[in-house]
Amino acid sequence: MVKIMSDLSSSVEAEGKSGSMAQDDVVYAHIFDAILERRLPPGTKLNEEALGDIFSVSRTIIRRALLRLSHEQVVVIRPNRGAVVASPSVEEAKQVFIARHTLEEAIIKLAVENASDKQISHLRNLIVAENEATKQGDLGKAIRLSGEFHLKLAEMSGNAPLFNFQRSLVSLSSLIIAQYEVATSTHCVLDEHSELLDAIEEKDAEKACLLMREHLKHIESKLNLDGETVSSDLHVVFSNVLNKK
Amino acid sequence: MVKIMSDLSSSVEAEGKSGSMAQDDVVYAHIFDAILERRLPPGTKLNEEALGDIFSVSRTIIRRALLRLSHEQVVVIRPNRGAVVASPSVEEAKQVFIARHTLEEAIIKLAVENASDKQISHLRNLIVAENEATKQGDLGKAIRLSGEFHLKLAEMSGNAPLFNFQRSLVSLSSLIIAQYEVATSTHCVLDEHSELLDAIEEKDAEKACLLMREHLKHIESKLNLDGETVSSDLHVVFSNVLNKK
DNA sequence: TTGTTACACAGTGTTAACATATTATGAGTT
DNA sequence: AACTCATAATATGTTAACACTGTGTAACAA
Repeated sequence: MVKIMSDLSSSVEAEGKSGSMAQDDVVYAHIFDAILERRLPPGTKLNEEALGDIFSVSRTIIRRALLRLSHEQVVVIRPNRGAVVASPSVEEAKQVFIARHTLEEAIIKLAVENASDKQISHLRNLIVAENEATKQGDLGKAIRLSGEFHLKLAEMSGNAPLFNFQRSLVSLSSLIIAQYEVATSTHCVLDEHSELLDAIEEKDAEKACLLMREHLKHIESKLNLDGETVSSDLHVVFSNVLNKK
Repeated sequence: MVKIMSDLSSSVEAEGKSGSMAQDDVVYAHIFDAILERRLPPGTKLNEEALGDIFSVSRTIIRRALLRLSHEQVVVIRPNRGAVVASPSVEEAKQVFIARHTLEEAIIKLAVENASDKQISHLRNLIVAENEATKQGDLGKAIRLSGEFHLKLAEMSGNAPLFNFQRSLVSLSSLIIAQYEVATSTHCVLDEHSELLDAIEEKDAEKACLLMREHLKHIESKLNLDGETVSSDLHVVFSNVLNKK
């Protein structure tokens, strides 16, 4: 077996397991999760000093975390003007989903070959957790756990580069969903994850690929990426006002 | 048209064009190119202070550049022990090429749709330059230019995420070639690039994909990824010892 | 000679202060 | 009242000094 993946869970909950998590990683994980759970919505300014106070570290540490997030395109650093949570344009959103179609399919095929029973049962637990989060109305957590599902899928592929790319894409997808999702009927997605996992367990690559394609299309179909493309930040922010009249 | 790609040419030569290239990017590009051209072979220690002296900047700038390189997996940062040029294991090398097969195919399909005449002629120039570098025996430059060809291909796809992933993969491939290539008969590759570009210009996606698959297989076949590893990586060198028990 | 331990050196990790750029404020003018 | 320009406040960019960790060397003991 291979032990390639960097052992940094995207969830902060798993923090103290090895005990020796660097300040860097803690800060990174906290901000990352906050973004994925939409506690830090797209466009939010990320003040270095404020974050430093919150985590009781110097700006240097914050800067490193922000730099890393910017490499994953989750945060945008504008020279001399600080960092903000990325707010992908419609065009970027479409590109992300095109890239995901490519990656996820490759990942599925590898995962079918390499998936261990332990990994599969872990994914089942994730689905349950996601299900509960949705029931409790914690949409932010549900989105993050859904992303984690896809990320663990990539880990099952056993391919480190694909895993890294998937992390970036999943993060961006969460941002995109946060910005562009219209309906909030996310329940169907859960079953899709379940069926997908079944297909993988049965080692039916073709079926799993098909389900994944449909799953992605389904997610994309719930986004408002076609209509009025004039969505700078303000249009998104005040979409409720516009809808009222 | 879209203007998504960050306008940082991987080649340092194009430096002063916009005039406002940050210190960061200059240092990054220089180290990056040096690694791709094998002036900094895998395993080389990258001393922060020494690099700072060379580029006349403080360690902070160097650290940022190294951090960025480590995010692209081209450099490995070991806590408290500094940064070294990555030396991919055989297993990692294989994974990189699997990932490349996936990405390149997707890129080709998009490039066939989106390629402009200007971009194609630019790629023709790259091929010529690569040809000359090979003739002059500058193997390092040839490898870098070859990588640039594949990267420009990704740029033609018009898909920013795929472009970013490709950069990481191309860099890693250069390292892998530096470590594992046995024969030095790289001439054939040039024709392959040429034929590939022809197929794209003719908008023959199927043919282009086929050529790309063969091209990658060809590159991989010249690597010594199966048998006796003559690597400086101790884990690789002594893998037989571990397997014995 | 071999193995151990203590010490010195070198290099990385972190912090805090300073320099510079951007943004906000407010007075003065039209 | 609206606009412009100067100035203050805020935040980021950069540097240099200090703290800490890891490595190498040399003295000492077996």
